Amino acid sequence: MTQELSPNIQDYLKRIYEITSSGGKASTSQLAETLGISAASVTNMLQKLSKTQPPYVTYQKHQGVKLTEAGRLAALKILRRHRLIEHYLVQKLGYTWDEVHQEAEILEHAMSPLLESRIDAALGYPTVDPHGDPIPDADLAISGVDHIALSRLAVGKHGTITRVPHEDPQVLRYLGKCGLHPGAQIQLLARTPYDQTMRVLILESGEEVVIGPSLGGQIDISET
Amino acid sequence: MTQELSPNIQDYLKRIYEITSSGGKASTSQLAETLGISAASVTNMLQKLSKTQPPYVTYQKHQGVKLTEAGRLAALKILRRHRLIEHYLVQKLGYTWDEVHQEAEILEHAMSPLLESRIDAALGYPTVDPHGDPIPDADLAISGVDHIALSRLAVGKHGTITRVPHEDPQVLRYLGKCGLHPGAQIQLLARTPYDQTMRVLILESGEEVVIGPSLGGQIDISET
DNA sequence: GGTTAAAATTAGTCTAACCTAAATTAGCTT
DNA sequence: AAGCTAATTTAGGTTAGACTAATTTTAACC
Ligand SMILES: [Mn+2]
Ligand SMILES: [Mn+2]
Ligand SMILES: [Mn+2]
Ligand SMILES: [Mn+2]
Repeated sequence: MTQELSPNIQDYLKRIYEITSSGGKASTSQLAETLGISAASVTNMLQKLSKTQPPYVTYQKHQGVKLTEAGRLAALKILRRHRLIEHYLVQKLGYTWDEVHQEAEILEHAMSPLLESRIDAALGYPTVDPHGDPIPDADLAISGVDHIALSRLAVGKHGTITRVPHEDPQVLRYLGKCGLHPGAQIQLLARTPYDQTMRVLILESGEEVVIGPSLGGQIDISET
Repeated sequence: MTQELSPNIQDYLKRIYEITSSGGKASTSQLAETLGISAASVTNMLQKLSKTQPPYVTYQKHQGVKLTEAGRLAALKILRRHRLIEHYLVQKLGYTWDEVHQEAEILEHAMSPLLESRIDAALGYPTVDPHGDPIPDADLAISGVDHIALSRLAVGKHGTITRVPHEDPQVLRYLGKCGLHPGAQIQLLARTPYDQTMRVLILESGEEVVIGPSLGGQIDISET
């Protein structure tokens, strides 16, 4: 447990954390799909991660995995680095928010504790990354924000965007162009019954955007 | 040649460059020693690097290796990243010059072309790293400074330090404490005949330091 | 309760990079 | 010229982490 985990294992644990953070287990096929690795390889790795001392996941055949406490801490450690890097690249090196995820996916594995703390300090100990995701603090405590998916907001209600999906650069460029970034005030104007498409008013610009249900499910709002 | 080389290979090429930059070839045992890898493994890798398309080294059994042009460019690319990172950590994140080599040894492999150019710009396109080593420019052109080793300076002569050894943190902390950094003005007061130990006057502080011949051989001076 | 499709696992390979032990070669000394 | 030693190479093996193909299990449906 003391020695560094391999970059591959770090990515597995991080992904399991992301999949299970809203409850439940991570399945072999979910991991295979999102990590871009064959299901057979994932099974292999999950069995290995469940047999380490201490184990990082609890694994039962055909039942998917959950993180153990050791696994959760390892995942939060790398998640903290990932999000600090994203924030740093935007704040200090002029990156746009669609460029940072890919960079952070690599750099997170090359970051020493010293670099982590220097970057944290240089940013003034930030609590959220450019996409609105919370950054675990140095003790790996993570703030649970209470939010609701845009797709569940009642029609007519006002809200503030707290979080957007962070992986797909195309989506991020689109959202950025619309002004749909964390902190933006919006009002849900309408939701069509048939396909659940939403019309959203962006208060700052007065413009109206159309958001489909799958994207709307990945955007978080705090009601106001 | 287009695809990225592995971190291991990058380190091999960088080390071959460093060893051969003052002419000659790099031997298996030199590489094994300085990379901390067994000689058998080094032989293996050298044979592999000589059989790629294009080859990165010219290898003849028992004769050591030299870099090909492709190998030289690959080495300079990673050396540029290494030195940019070192400079950035010192300038922007408050690192001391003895802490940066180890960090850069890892980060150099995780640096994208975009990050490289952003850091380069943020630093104002620097030409030397914290230890006085030249940073290849974006086209991998590297400036050949004319310098002489401190151990070859004539007694009584004045000079400016241009470069110090960069790997050993202990040595660097000692040099830093003495004020022996690139740019420092010195005068060589004496060299004992028997063991070639040197007495060096640091003009800025007026203090005197004793430098042994092996360290003196790794410190470069431009005569003034 | 049996059929079936999807999901997961097992079995068998592969590559990159390392290792140790054994064999060979180069280069120096007598 | 032969012998010795240090350097190098070869041979054989390991580990991490991936792959494909074949098999097994689950879960849903009739
Ligand atoms: Mn990653
Ligand atoms: Mn993010
Ligand atoms: Mn390196
Ligand atoms: Mn340096």
